[in-house]
Amino acid sequence: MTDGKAPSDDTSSRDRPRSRRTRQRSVIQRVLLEANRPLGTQEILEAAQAKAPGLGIATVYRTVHRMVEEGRLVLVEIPGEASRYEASGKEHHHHFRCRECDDVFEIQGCPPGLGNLAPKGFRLEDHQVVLYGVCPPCTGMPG
Amino acid sequence: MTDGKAPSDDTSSRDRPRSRRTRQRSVIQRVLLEANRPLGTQEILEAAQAKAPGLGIATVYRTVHRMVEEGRLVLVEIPGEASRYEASGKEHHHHFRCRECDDVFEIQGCPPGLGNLAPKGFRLEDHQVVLYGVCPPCTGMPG
DNA sequence: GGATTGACGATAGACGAATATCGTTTATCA
DNA sequence: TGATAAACGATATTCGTCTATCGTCAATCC
Repeated sequence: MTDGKAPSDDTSSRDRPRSRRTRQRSVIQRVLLEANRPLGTQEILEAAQAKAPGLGIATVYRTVHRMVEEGRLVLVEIPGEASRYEASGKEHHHHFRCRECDDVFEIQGCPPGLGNLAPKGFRLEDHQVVLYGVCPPCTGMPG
Repeated sequence: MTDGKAPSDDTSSRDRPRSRRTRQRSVIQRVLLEANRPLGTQEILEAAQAKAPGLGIATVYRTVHRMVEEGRLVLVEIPGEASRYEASGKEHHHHFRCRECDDVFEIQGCPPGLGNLAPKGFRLEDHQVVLYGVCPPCTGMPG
């Protein structure tokens, strides 16, 4: 055990070395925090490379993991697909997946009556709703 | 439209060689059709091996695929987990995943108002609800 | 500016799920 | 019962996601 440095009662930074502010990291963070929908690692990579050429996939994973640990990012999983990530701190919401472009969008609100779905005896702790269909751009509709 | 052999407008059996009734296949089918919840390939394997020792995982995959193609089985995907399969033909329902035993259960019913969740412009075609919590046995409650 | 060392990019490796291969077994039917 | 080929079990291979490694680069601090 190392004493003489932070007692680490803060879960989000237990004994981690001081983090540095690098171009790559800020770009990735910006991409994620400014996106209004969950992004996959490949999407993040491509978006970030636009502003930080040469940026590698390993850095995407490193940064994303760090942000999740820090509580700034939330893992979003759609059945049968790879992990996506979205900014945390948003209101409770669900997701819509477009079958044309495969993008995932936030859907505000939550169907009422979910709490009554589980039969007696089941302890309901959480839930997830995924809507499937076609997003506005892909239907040819504006915005 | 019944001539010598099917002209194969039937998607579920295009030119497939005559299928044989084997012990392994019947056991796997029974396991799946009698289960009242979606099973993963490993679960299927273990359950089937009880009645057909030596049965291999390849046969599980083969049989499951065949049944899906035949329309007798439906793929059930829980975010972040491997595929499960359940008997088809059931009423519209959703699923509950127990965080203790990791089993997935059928939940009858569907939250109302789901159709209104998607904002204007989104064409809603389908949806999926997954409940998370603890199942009756795992809470210590009787069935 | 120079030392320290966290972060980087490239890429090999791990991992679990699923598929393909292949020699053997066995259901089916004449 | 014997011929045929569907189906089998074992296992190698593929596949996509994600992680580990390592030499180099550069953020940070004095």
